[in-house]
Order: sequence, then structure tokens, then C-alpha cells
Amino acid sequence: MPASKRDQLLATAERLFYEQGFHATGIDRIVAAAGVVRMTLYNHFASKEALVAAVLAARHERFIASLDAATASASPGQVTRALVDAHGNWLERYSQHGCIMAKAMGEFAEHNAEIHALAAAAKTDLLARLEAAVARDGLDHHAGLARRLFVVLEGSNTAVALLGAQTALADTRAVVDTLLATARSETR
Amino acid sequence: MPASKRDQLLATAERLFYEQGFHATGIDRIVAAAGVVRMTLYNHFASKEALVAAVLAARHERFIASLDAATASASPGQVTRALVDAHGNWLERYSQHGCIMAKAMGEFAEHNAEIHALAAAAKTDLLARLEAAVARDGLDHHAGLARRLFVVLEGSNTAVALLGAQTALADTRAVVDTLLATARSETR
DNA sequence: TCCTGTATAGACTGATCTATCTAAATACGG
DNA sequence: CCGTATTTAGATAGATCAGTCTATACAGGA
Repeated sequence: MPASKRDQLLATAERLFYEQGFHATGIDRIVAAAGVVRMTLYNHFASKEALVAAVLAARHERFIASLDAATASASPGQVTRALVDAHGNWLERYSQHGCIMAKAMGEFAEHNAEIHALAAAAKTDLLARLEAAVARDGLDHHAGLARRLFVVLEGSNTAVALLGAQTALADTRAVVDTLLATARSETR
Repeated sequence: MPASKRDQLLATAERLFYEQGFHATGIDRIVAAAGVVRMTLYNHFASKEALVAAVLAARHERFIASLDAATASASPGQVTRALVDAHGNWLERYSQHGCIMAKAMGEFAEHNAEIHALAAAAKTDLLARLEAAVARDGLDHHAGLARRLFVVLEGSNTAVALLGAQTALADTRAVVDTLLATARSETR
């Protein structure tokens, strides 16, 4: 079945916002690329900012679902690694040019509190997943291990954009391995 | 002596671009905040994009000077740590709300090649400094150590914006310490 | 077949944007 | 003190922006 006009708009807007930026992408370019008319957009979304919020919410939902699917099927003791790998797969597939949430925070920080909060929540949700993962792996008594991994994964996103996915993800895995090995060796 | 109109414009534009975003900050708001008139801006800069480029270039110059000053006076074997600390100090003082170069890359990626290249060069310059630092510390035979540190420092910037400077910088230092300790233990 | 909801086409408003032009005022160095 | 360069003030152009309105077309279900 063909995607609904609403879904076409969400997908097109997500692509254009990501590639060109939010403020630099006009309504007219979105509707033209989606093959609909301007009133159709305003029939589904109250405003451009509402569209931005819907795009970010939908993308974040997919992101979290992808992470949760990976950790749900992870072997015991491998949950954190599975989460990190799933994060890397996401970057490789959908986030080769920087984090759209970071871009949104940069463009709407002092401009739209709802959008800013939505993007920031996407980040802290990843941190929460890391905390849950290290707990399931029995490493949560290492104070701040999840936060340290969070720093690495955030850097991974930028590094992918600058150095390419292959190099950046290999380096990311190397850092994560070192952190996990150190944590485990201090556990026994 | 009072700052020149040009310097006032650069400083004001840097602040507004950083806080509000590049496209969301209009020329009129910059000149009003700088206390000059629109023609003064166009007398010093050919266009808004030229102003953006000048702002980024000036900021990058200060950033690199700050890093180089720290490594120049570092004790042998402590160059990498000095560089990381200088980077953290910069974040704490001037980059609490995300990296302006990353924001510029996001807003001008498909819009202005010169600005995008300028911002990307700022990032790779940091990587080059890391490579020089690990070399001076005798750790450059650890393939990719500088790149791994680069991933961490990039993540540090995002983490400062999300978790606050104190927490994020402590976590960053912890990760860097682990990486350096592991590299040194593998050296002997 | 009719009815309701959705999409289309396009004109339109009012605001905002970057950039330019001109003429007068001001500052500053020789 | 004079002359040059800078700054000011304000009008203006021309483009683009988000958002609204209306009338028409078309879809699918009762």
C-alpha cells in the first residue's frame, strides 16, 4: 500500500531537514519534494514547528525501537556490547552526516522549548539505555560507566561524519572494548 | 582602547550565531546588538556568509592557540594529558552549549562549501594535534590512539551540553585516563 | 448515488530576509 | 585645519518566508 500523504511528508521533511537544516528548509521545498500541496501539510500539521517536532519524535521512536530490539535478544553479559553495536549500525545507516537531534538542539535551543526538550530527551534516553545495559551485565557498580560510554557514543556520531563510518566505528568499538575490559578486570 | 567596529561585529555575531543558530539570526539583530548600522557590516564583510566564515575562522584561531599554548609548556610524557585538559578548559569556558563548528556543518553542509570546509578543518586540526601529542609522548605506535582520543573529545563536547561541564569533563578525563593507561601498559 | 473527508490549484497577506543606494555626519591622521 | 575614510540614517529593492483562504476535484463508504 502506498504511504499516506502524512507519512510522505514526514519522510521528506526528515530527509530535507537533516541534509539542509531546519531553518534553511522552506515549507515549499518540502511539499514540492513530497509531491503534495501546501494545504495538505497544514491539514496534517499545525505549523512548521509542529512538523519538526513530529519528525524528531518519529525518528526517535525508530531509534529506540532499534536499540531495544538489539538488547532484548542479547546474550547475558553481552547486553552493553549489543547496545553499542546497534548504535553503530544506526549511525552507519541513518546518521552519516551528524546527529539530527544535535542539529535540532542547535537551531531551536533559544527558539522552541518543546523541540529542544524533545531532542535532548532523545539523548538522555540513550544514556538511560546504557545504564540499563551495564546493570544487566552486572557492571553498574562502576559509578559512571554508562556515562563514560555515553560520551564515547556521542563522539562516535561526530566522528562518523568526519572520518567515515568504517574508521569511526572501529575506533568507537576499540574505546568501548577498553572501557569494558577495564571495568571487568576491576570487578573480580 | 575600544574594540573596532569590525571586532564588535565579530564578537556579537559569534555570540548570536552560537546561541540562536546561523540561519535564525538575521543581519538586523546582529547590527542592533553590536550597536552599529547595517552598512557598517557590509563595509567590513562582503555578505552574511562571509561574516559567518570570518567568525568561524577567528574562533578556530583562538581555539588552536589555546591548545598549542598548553602543549608547548607541557612536561615530557604529559603532552597528551595537557592537550586534553586544555580542550576541556575550552569547552567549559566557551562551548557549554555544543560545538559551533558542528552547528555550522549542520546548517551549511549542502549550502556553502567554504563554510563547511572551514568547520570540518577545525575538527581535523584537533585530530592532528592529538596525533602530534601522542607522538611526543612516545605513544604513536599505538595505531589509532589519537583517533580514539578524538572520538572521546568530540563526545565530550556534546556531553558538556547535556550533562553539564563538571560531570561531562570528569567522565571524559576518566575515559582518556583509561585509554592512556592501557596504551602505556601495552608499550612495555 | 450521494455524502463526507481529503487533496488540489493558486491567489494572497504580511512579515522578514539579505543586500544596495544615497546623503549627511563624524572621526582621525598628516 | 584639512582631507580622507568610516559611520550613520533611512529609504528601497527584490526575494523568500510561514500561513490562510476559497473553490474545485476526487476519493471511498453508506
